[in-house]
Amino acid sequence: MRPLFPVGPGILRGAVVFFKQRRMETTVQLHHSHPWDLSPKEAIALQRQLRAHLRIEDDLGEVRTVAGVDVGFEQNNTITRAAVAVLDYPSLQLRESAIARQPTRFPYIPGLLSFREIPAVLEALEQLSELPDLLLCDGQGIAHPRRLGIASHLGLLIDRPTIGVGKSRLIGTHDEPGREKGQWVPLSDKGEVIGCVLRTRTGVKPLYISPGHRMGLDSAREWVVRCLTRYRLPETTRWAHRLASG
DNA sequence: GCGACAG
DNA sequence: ATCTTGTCGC
Repeated sequence: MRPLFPVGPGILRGAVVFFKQRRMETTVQLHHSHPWDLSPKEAIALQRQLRAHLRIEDDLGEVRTVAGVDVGFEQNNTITRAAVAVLDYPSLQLRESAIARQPTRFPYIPGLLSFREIPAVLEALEQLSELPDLLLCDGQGIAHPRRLGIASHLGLLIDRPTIGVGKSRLIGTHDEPGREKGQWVPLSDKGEVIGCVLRTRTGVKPLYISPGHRMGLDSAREWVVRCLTRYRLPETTRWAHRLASG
């Protein structure tokens, strides 16, 4: 049944259509016009359905471009600003970027972050000449209560390999990773490993890495390491953050 | 009921 | 996330 989300001219059209279909299947009756105008309850129901389509195994072709996604807010959170930075791999040099602004239409609720940030991210992605081969997202992948963090949700919508790179923990338990760069420990929840806690630079607070979509646990960590240079955050995220701020 | 809680 | 300068430490 693959691909679930055909990406054609108008790069993300398939993804948006899919979302609308899921929403209609998930809810009894709605009178909203915007596809992302969901209630928290509906959002949770949608996550439970989408989760079944996740593939947490490596499914990447040759990686020539790696992107970082960053979202920020302006005007007292009324405006959502998304930035995407596409880097060439393995040079990690900026290749292309895009920024999109939209009125914020969903509150920040732990566990439902994707519903607040993804709409703007999709608009930014549509401005790219082509989708990147791999995307690193701020936040969690499957290290989520329903195993559908923002990285997983986005990966599913655009049918691309994604990795969740969180600066703090949402769920899961773990030991303290070694102090040296590259050291890591597994992140577990309810008896299953859902990611890892990785020291991306000696002596700094570790990052929470988890597969988003089309990506295995070990690969997720390895790809993040490959995108690191001398800072705590991978170059992808640093570029996206830089472009979004100024 | 209480505490935790990505960005 | 955002409000914000200097400052402590490797």
